[in-house]
Amino acid sequence: MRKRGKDIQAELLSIMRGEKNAHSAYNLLEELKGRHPKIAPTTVYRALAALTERGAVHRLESINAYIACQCEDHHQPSIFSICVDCGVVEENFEPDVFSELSSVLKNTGFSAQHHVVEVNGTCAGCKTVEATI
Amino acid sequence: MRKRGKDIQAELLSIMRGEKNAHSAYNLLEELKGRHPKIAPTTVYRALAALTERGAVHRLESINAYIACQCEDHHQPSIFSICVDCGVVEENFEPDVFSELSSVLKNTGFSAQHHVVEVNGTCAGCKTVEATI
DNA sequence: GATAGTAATGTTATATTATATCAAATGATT
DNA sequence: AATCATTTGATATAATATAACATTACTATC
Repeated sequence: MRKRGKDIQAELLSIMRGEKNAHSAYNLLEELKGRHPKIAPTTVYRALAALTERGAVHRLESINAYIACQCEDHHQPSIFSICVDCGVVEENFEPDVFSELSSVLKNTGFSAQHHVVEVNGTCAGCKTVEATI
Repeated sequence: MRKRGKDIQAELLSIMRGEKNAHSAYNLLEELKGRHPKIAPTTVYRALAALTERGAVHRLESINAYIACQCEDHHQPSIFSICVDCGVVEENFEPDVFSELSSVLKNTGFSAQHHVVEVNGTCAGCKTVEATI
C-alpha cells in the first residue's frame, strides 16, 4: 500500500512549506478540500502523524498547530519561537540547551523521549511595529 | 466580588495539590461535581485560568492538563518532566537552560513572554520496573 | 438598609481539536 | 484473478475549550 496516502502527505507538505505560520489540522483540511472535496479529518490527522513521525513537520503543542520542518536534517530537537502577534514561527537550534536539559533530568533518573521547547513572545518585526505606534 | 469564585479556586487547588499526576479540566470538573453538582466547564476553566495566572498551577501543553505548582515562589520558568507510563510530573529548575534559551532568541530579536519546556519520557521508577520485567 | 454599580458566576450553546470504528478500495502476492 | 494485508474513506463521537448573555453576589454610596 503506497500511493494514495503518500499523495496526501506530499500535498500537505507542499502547502505547509509555502507558509511561515503554523496551521491547525482543520485549517489544513480546508485547504485540502480544494482538490479533495470529500476529505475527512481522520485523513488529515493520519497524514500529519506520518509527516510528524518522519520529522518533516512538527507539532506545536502550545498552539495545537503544525508547521513544516525548516531544516535539512535533525540531529537535535528544536526550539520554536512563536510570535503571538503575527503567528510567525521560527525553528532554532541550540544543542547547549538540550545538553543542559539532559543533565538536569539525568539527576532525577528520567529518560527523555520527546522534548517540547516552545517560546511564545514577540518577534523582531512586531516589536518594531509596536515601538513606532 | 470575591468569595464565590475564590472558593472554587481554593477547592480546585487543594484537589490538585493532593495529586502527583496532572489532570485534564474535565477530570477536575468531575471531581468538583461532588460538592458542586451543577458546575459547568466554563467555571472550571475560569478557575484554572485564575490559578494559572497567579502561578499556583501550571498548564502542561503537551498533554492538555494541569498540575499544581510544586514550589514556593517562581523566579524562573520551570522544566516539566512527564512520565508517559505512570503520568507522574516533576517540576524542575534550571536557570541555565533559560539563560541559554534567551541568548539564542536574543540573536533573532525575539522577546519571550512565556516558555514551554516539557520533556516526555520515562521516570526513574517506571524505568526500573521495565528493567525487571 | 435600599439602591445602583461592578464584577464574578451560572447557564446554554457551540466551536475546536482529535479519535474510534468499521466498510470500501487499493495494491502486493501468489 | 483470488486472496491478503493494509490504507483510506466515511460516519460518528469524544475530548478540549470558549462565546454570549442572563443572573447573582458583593461593594459602595446615599
